[in-house]
Amino acid sequence: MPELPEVETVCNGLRPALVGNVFERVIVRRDGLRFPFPTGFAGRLTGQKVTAVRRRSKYILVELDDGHVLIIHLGMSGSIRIITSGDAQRPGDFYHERSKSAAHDHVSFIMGGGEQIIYNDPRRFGLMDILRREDLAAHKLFKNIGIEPFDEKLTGDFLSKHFQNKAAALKLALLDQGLIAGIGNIYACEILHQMGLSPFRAAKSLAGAGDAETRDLLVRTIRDVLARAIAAGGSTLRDHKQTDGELGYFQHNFRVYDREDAPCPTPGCHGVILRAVQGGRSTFYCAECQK
DNA sequence: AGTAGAACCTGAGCGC
DNA sequence: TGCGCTCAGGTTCTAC
Repeated sequence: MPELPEVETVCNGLRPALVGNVFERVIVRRDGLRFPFPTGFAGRLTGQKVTAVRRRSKYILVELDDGHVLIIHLGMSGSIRIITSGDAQRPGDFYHERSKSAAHDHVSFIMGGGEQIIYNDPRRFGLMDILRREDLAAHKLFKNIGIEPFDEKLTGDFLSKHFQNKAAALKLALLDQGLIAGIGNIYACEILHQMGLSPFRAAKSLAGAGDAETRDLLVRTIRDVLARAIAAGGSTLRDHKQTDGELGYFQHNFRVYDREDAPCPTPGCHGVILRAVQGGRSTFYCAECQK
């Protein structure tokens, strides 16, 4: 579940279970995900109190009492579900999932309040690490991450500066985490369709003085699409009482993503959603109304 | 300096 | 029922 809105939703769900709570027990069921877990991972968390849960780009940052930060990335297929003590069959029972996907429950965090936070990731493209808070910004995971979409410093002028001489396709520029952080393949497609901009046009085609209005609108559209997705709520945490997992609430709001051959939803447009490949990823778009 | 392609890994869906 | 193929919300490394 992993673009900015999903990660934000996960953070919102984690906060009440984590903040002010202590890691009572950490169960690690394999050596690592994309990377090995750091040495002594479980032991370094055990007994630590959580002071805050934040998001940077698509990373979840769990701040600890001792000045360290637990870093969690969901990769392509990671999800988190929270089991409160009321969900256990008997008081004190550890939740036991029988479904096939339980094989991918790689890490469980048992909190002092009885909550169980379960990290599931079939493809294991996710990662976890523990860093000192003051080392975060310079760390290789974060040093090349671009501006947050809701940072007020993201402006039309900012885009003008960074789109200058950028021959890359506009969609790939939106996907570039070093430029703007957190936009993934779904929302890049959605943003460009809502904007009526072709994903294939060069980013620099928007860098000119005459495109100032379009750039401002692009900034607003990026925020609008992401904010609406966040407001719609994530799936995993919200539905954690449903044993059959993700219901994919967002897909109902998709205009183009995974809608190849569907009629274009733009009012008055008679186009059809097409699929192309850019940077090895699927781009969904309407050739009629995206110019 | 950019960019295309592959790699990491598993599961779902489809055609045969 | 099963095989082989393609595709998947991310990131990073290699090769032109």
